[in-house]
Amino acid sequence: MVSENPFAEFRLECQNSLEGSLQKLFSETQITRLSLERPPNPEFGQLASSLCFELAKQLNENPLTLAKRLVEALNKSKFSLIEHVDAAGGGYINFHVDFPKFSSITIESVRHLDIEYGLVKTDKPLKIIVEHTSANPLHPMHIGQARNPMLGDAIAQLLKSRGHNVYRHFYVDDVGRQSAVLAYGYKKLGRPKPDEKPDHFLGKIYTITSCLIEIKRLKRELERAKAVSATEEIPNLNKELDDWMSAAAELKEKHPNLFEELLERITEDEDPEKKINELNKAYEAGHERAKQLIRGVSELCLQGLKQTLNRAEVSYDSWDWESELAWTSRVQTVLEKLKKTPYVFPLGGILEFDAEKAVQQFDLKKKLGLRESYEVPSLTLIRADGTTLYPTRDIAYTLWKFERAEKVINVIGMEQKLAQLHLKIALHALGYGNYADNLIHFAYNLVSLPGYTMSSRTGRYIKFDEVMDEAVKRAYEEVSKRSPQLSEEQKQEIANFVGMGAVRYALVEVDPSKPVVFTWDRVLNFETNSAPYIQYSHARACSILRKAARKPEKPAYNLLKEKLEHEIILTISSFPDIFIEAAELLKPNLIADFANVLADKFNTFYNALPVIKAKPQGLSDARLALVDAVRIVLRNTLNLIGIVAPERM
RNA sequence: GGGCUCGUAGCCGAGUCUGGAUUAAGGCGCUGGCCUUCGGAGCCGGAGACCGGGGGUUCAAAUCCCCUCGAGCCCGCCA
Repeated sequence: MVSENPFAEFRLECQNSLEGSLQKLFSETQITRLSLERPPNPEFGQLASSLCFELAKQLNENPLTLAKRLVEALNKSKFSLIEHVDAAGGGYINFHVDFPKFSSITIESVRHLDIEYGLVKTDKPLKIIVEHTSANPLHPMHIGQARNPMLGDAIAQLLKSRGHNVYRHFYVDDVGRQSAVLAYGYKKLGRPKPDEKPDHFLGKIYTITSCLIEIKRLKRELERAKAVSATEEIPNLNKELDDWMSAAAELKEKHPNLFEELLERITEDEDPEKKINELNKAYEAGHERAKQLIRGVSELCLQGLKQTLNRAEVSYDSWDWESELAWTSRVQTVLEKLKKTPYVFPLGGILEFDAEKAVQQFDLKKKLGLRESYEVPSLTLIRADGTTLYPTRDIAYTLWKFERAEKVINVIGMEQKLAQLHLKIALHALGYGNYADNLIHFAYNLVSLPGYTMSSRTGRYIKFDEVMDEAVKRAYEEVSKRSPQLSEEQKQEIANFVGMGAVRYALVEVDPSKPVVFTWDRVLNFETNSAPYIQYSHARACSILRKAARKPEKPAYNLLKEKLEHEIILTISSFPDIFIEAAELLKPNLIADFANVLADKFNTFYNALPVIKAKPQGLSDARLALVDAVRIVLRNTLNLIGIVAPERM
């Protein structure tokens, strides 16, 4: 017998028999949901029900007595996977699995389904767009941003394995002031050819340019504030200026030549701000010269980003250029439609969207999880110079996405929560409430450096490339130490997947809602609870199978009597459940955690019990099959989170 | 000022959505063993938390509700 979800079979059987018993004795009571939990201790069986506590209250009786009566009334003739049931604790009903049978079904199922084991398909496959990464093509990706592709890729993989049609989209955000800033600085330098990885090269230009311009702007505003004696503004402006000044000092120190050159060239301009705005406007309007410049710079930077992502083995099905959205008048069309709604109004030359009004009109407060007292801020759609803003374009982009998918998942940091809220409200206002319902903001918390938040604008960040380099370097040192006999090529290969695996695991393992402080030893951990540990366990399993050099012909599963063996069997039998939960709730960290638990149990088993030399042969075969099953499950979990499952390392 | 998120041992962190069994995982670090026969990137053991604080709901609360403190983020004609 092969089951795609062995543990669910057991649970179902427990559920049905408990229900039967309940019907027989207390058909009149109203227990709506008889939940079964995993008891804290194997002595209490593999599933337990606490319904007698609730029942006891209703009937005003002792829970334990009720439990005993219910156990008594179970239809034992129908037991297949249940070995026995008892009442224990203060009134728990404990179900014990029939291990010989259950072991056999579990192990055989895993080995039979192999690469598909655990990946239970949904009965409602959807077309889903997962938009992730979408890093601005302005600078290299930093380690804070890297959490995004790691999570996004894992989510896409989970949903795909769940049977959905998944499309991974990268939104290239090349429209807007920031792109114009970079292009401006780049042009000022005479459009130089990069002498290093292009995103690294352009990142410096962007940071310095934007820093210089920001300082110039703030100085001017400060003067203006002083002139009109707007005293309350001055301290804030001063503080902001100080921040930028110290950022400038850091940049000057790090890149003295480039800094000086840009300073000189930018000072030439009377009003750089104005030039940047003009450039931005021209680009959005699709003027040829602006296109050549900005699109050129964006593409150059994107080349670098693609190299980084390739190396991390993250890939995409579509690269969506924001500029093309603007040029094909999609943005204009959406704007026209928005203007016709009662929520959009002009305000001193700009166009404003009254989100609060729309929320009230559609009665969305509760639906969107907002407090009644919370007033949604309004949103500016168009600047005074007629150019659009990012959220405006995002509305058009979202509509574009829903032409291609039924569900859209945006993997974006939680700091963009308000922006994503605005987006949803705008969809409602446009009459696309159903889109809003199928738009999911997968929010994750920030990655910071000890003491401060990473910022690409000020140049204070650690590059993702650096982290990968360092991880692979460290892995190489480890391999050389542990396996000096390997060839150079082999060492390199191992160092690569170990280092990359460690980085990926470190970023996927943590609950996305929790903030992460980046430290090197978080990523360079090669011990328990790391990708290398799991990879090693997988390699170990492979090694045993290799050494055995035989197929488990006659496994005697009834001989698997050790507690350790039972634990492993239970663990692998619950992988399908874990997978379903991870895919439905979008929690890739559950997979990482599960993989670590399994690896842990397997290593304990490995140390305690012989496999190949076990006697009799039937036991040896059964253990061999178990090892094979562990190997398969470990490999499947690693695949899900994008980590190589090596046969040797 | 308003809103969102996080707060579990020296450090990192699972569990919180879906409340359950006086043993609240696991890792690092500290510490005592195994010095390896299927690979030690390993295994076994010890010390260390009552879950930010305070109330409440419940037979049962780290988990739900209220209040409060601390940290981060957002509230821009930036993206």
